[in-house]
Amino acid sequence: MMLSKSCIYGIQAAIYVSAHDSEEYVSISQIASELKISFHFLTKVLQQLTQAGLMISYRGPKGGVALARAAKDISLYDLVGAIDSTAIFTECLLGLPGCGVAAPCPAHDHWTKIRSELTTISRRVTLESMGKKASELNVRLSEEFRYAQSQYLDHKSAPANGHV
Amino acid sequence: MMLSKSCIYGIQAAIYVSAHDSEEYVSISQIASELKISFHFLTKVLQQLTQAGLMISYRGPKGGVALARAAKDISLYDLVGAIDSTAIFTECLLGLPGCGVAAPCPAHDHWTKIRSELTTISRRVTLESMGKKASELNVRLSEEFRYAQSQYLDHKSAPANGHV
DNA sequence: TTATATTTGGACAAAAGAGTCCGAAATCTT
DNA sequence: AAGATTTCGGACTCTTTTGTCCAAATATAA
Repeated sequence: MMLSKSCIYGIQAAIYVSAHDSEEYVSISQIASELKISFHFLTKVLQQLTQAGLMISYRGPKGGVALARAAKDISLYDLVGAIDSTAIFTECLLGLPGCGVAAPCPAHDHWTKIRSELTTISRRVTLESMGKKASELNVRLSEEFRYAQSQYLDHKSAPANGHV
Repeated sequence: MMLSKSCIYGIQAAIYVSAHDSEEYVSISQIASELKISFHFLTKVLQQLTQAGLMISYRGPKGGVALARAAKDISLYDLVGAIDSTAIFTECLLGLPGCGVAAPCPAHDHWTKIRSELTTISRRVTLESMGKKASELNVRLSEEFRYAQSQYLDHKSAPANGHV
């Protein structure tokens, strides 16, 4: 798998948060419920994002998480780096420890090219660009995702939210 | 990690085999010893490659494995597909099940581009091209790899090989 | 102050990946 | 035919990832 489950959950949650009013905290239980991710597991993933300084959290009623900076300033690269690691952007394909310019591994040249493109694009794709695409199309999230959303709204009616 | 350990071992072993005289089988214990991979583990990985039809195996003295077809006709794509899966070449970045043209996920466009490039290059890079690069440079394998090689030669002197 | 909501962080359980071991089957050599 | 070599395939262990649960800390509301 390209990215770990933790990482995918973290990205999805970050997109979800960025799509919300930045004036309020979004509770982790709400995110988990709508995205159909285990609440307790998501809790740990989001702790990684707050510890990495990408999100801020607030305890107690009306607490939750929020983006630490503007959505346009949080890239896919940041998220992946905070949860998995930046190894995917820097490591040799074959995992050979000494691989480099002096002693390139057999797939070195080709992989270097793909990797740098991967890095460039990951840095360019931000929560804002992903969120924008989402609201424009209104279908950006998979069937399952949307189903989860409707389920949630049925259950809980509009949650009373305060402000930061 | 981009590729599983099994996959990396399989690719390394395949490169090793392709660098040998195609008239003889290479024993798995020899490969494992030179590449410093657990023999028993490599055994299973290479079974996957033979079951996928990329290699052929032969039991008994002077047995081992050999490429099932010419090195130029076995690509990185084949190897990865046989051991990990082709999911990396086809799947959505965020792992959303319904992701596609009708309901693209937020990172869809960008990822599609990288993915198709990854696929193209993986199909184009073959055991031959990787092996060629290796013998040209004579440094293609990492320090560790070469160290393992010298260790092996010290220990065992030239192994007596028969022919297929 | 008391009750409630929410994140934090540690402990634990389950599943998957990585690695080890051993007996059986196939094949060569003597 | 007997013994040695080598792959095959199953069982097992160890580690990492994924997922669950609970008590403690923090904050709001009544």
